[in-house]
Amino acid sequence: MGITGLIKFLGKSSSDVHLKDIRGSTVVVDTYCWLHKGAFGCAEKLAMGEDTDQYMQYCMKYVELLLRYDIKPILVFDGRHLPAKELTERRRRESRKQSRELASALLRAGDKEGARSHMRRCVDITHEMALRVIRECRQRNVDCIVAPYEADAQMAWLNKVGVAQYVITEDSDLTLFGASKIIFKLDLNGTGSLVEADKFYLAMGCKRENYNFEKFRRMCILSGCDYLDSLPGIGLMKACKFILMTEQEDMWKALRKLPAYLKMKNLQVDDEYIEQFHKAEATFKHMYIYNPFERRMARLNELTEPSTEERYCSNAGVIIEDQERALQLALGNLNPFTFEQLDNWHPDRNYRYAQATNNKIKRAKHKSIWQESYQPTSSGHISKDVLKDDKCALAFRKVDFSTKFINEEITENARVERAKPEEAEIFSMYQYKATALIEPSAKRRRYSSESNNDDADEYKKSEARQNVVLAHNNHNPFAKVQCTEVVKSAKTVCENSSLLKILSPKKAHCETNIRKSIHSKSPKSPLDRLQETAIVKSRFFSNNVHEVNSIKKSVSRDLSAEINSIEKQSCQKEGKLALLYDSPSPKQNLLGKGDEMLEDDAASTCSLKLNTSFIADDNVDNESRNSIDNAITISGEEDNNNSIYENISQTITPTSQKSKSSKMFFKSQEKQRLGLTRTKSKSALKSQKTNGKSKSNSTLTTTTAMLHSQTRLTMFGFQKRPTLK
DNA sequence: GTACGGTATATAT
DNA sequence: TATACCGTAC
Repeated sequence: MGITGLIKFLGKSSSDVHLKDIRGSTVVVDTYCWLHKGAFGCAEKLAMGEDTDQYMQYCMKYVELLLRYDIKPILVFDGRHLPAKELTERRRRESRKQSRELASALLRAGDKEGARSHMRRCVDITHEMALRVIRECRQRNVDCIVAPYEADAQMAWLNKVGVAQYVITEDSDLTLFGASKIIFKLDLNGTGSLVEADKFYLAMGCKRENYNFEKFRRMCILSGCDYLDSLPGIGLMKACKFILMTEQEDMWKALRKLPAYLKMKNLQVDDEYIEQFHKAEATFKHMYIYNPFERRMARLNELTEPSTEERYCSNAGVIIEDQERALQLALGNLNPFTFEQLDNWHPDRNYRYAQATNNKIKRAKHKSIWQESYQPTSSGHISKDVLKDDKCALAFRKVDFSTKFINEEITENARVERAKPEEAEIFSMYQYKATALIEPSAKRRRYSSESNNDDADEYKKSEARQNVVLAHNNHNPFAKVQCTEVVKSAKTVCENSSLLKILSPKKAHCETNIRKSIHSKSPKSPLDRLQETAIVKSRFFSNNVHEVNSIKKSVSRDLSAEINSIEKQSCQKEGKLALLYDSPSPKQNLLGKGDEMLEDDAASTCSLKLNTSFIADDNVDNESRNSIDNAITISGEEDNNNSIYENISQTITPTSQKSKSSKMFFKSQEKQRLGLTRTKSKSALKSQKTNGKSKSNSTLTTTTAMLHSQTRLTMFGFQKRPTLK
C-alpha cells in the first residue's frame, strides 16, 4: 500500500532517468512489482490453475534490459509477513478468495468478460512463482535474495552498505527504510523516475539545514503507512506542516500538541497511537534483513539504545537462530511460510559449476554476492580483474556430482552441447587456408591479440585446440574421420566424392567406403551443415543487424533432402578448382535456415556469404560490422563462351579460432576467380616431410571449370547453367 | 479552496 | 501498487 500520494509529493526530489545514465552500477529490484505486473498478463491461466511461465518471461525481460546496460541486478523477494501486516494480508487473501469465487460464478453464468476482470483481482504471487524466476536468474548468473521479511528493508540495506547504488521499485515505502536513490516507474524502454533522498527537503519545502531524514520518516508515518493508519483528516500535507512546525524530538511530547498545531480541535491523540507510532518508526529502522556476506540475519540499523528501542521492535521481526535455515530462506530454497524445502541450490556448490558448464544461456559477467570473495566496489563498476576471473570457465572446484540437480543439469547440458552445431565444427570440415584473397583488415584482426606470436606458433596452438574440439564432437563427421584409424591412413581431404573422383580416383574409392560407414550416424553432409550456419547474402547486403535477423527468421528450410540431389561437378585444370552444384531450383535448394541469397539478374550474378551467423549477434563490435558491410561477396560472371570462371581463395581457420575466423571474409577479385586452397594441416605437413608423394593429398589446389550456358548454381554464385567441357 | 478519503480502474499480451 | 476522480469536511 505504501504511503498514499508520496510519489507525487516527492515531485521536487525526483528527476527522469534512463538506464544508460546508471550504466555499470548495481541495482536491487523489488521483484514483487515485476511479478505482479507479469502475472497480470496471465491472470486467467493462473486463476484456472494452468501452468504458465509468462510472468517469469516478463521479469526476465527487465533483467535482460538491465544487463544490456551493464547493470548488475540483484532481485529481492519478499519473505515472511510481519505480525503487524498479518491483518492486512489476511484481508487481501479474503479479497482474492472472494474475487476467485465471483470469477468462477460469472464463468458458470457465461460472462467471460466479467470473470476475466475478477480473475485479475485474485492473482496471488506465490513463492513457487518467485522460485521460478530465481531458477531462471541462477542460470544467468543474476543474483537473487529472499528477504527474511520485507524486500523493502533488504533493498534499503543493500543500498545503505553500498552493494547497490539504486533501488528499483514501485513501492514508496522504500523511502522510509532509508534507501538513498530509488527508481520508480521503470518501463521496458529503460526510463523511470529517480527519487533521491538527499533532495527530500525540496519536496518538504524546507531549507536543507532544517531537514533531517527522521523528520521525513515521521511525516510519512503520520500520514498513514502500512504499520499505522493515519489519524482522521491527516494526510501528507498536514503531516508535513506539523513536522516542520515542531522542533520537539520527543514524539511523546510533540504528538500531544498535534491537534493544537493543526488547529484540529476535534482530533484526539492518545497514548495508544503514540505507542504505535514509535513501533512503526522502529519497524522501518530496525527490521531484520539478511547479510549474504556474513551469512546471518541482522537488523537494517542496529539498535542505538537497545533498552528503550527494543520494546518498540515487536513488529520488526524475529531472528532465526538456525543459521542454515536462515541461509536456505535467503536463497529461496524454502517456502518462507511453511519452510517446505523446494530446492537445494547452494552458491558454494553450484556457482562455479554453472559458470563452467552452462553455455546455453548468456550469463552475466558480474560477480555474485554469494561468492565468498565478493567485494562491492564503491562506484558499482566491476573491475576488470573480477571479469577476468569470472570468465575462467575451467577454474571450477567444489563440484558436488552427487547432487541430483547437478546431475540433471550435466545431462541436459551435455545433450545441448552435442546437439549444438558449432561454427568451429564447420570450420573443421573445411580447413582450407586462405592465401591471397583474405581481406587484409580481417587478417590483421585475426592476429591482433597475439601480435607478438609468430604465425607458426599461433597455428600450432590453434591446431591443438582444434583437436580438442574434434575429439569430443560426435556431430562432425569429419571429426570422426580424423579420429579413426582408418581415416588416418586414408588422409582424404576432400568431402566431395565427385570432385575427389576427378582429383584422385583411388582416394575417392577409399573415401566412399568411409563415407558409407559414417553416413548412418551422421546423415547431414558437411555442406548441409555449412549452409545451415552460412548466410548467403547479396553483395549489397546490409549491416543492419535487425534486418539480418528478420531475414534469418523469414527463411527456414531444411536442406538435408534436397542437398543430396545437388550434383557436384568439378574439373581440374591448371591447378584451379571450381565447385559447381546443379539443381533444378538451385536458388531454393541452397537457401537454408538462416540463409539468404539475393540475385543480381542484370549481371547474372549472385553472391554468397559464409559464416555470418554472428552478424545477428548484438555483441558484434562495430569493427566487425563494418567488415561485414565491406565484405566483398563472391560472384560469378558470364564470359563470352557462356562459361564462368569462379575463384575463391579462402581460409576457413581451424575450429579453435572460432571467434577470429568468424570475422573473416572472402574477397572476390575483379574477374571473379575463385579457388580452394587446402590448409596444410599438421599431419599433411608431416606426411609431406616423410613422403614426397603425398603432395596431391596435402594440396588441394584450385581448378578451373569451363561451363555451358545453362543457369545453375555454383557453390558461391547463381549463374548460367554451367557444364563441363 | 484545500486536503482528505473512498471508489474505480490500470497494470500484460 | 499506482493514479484519477469526486464527494465531503473544515
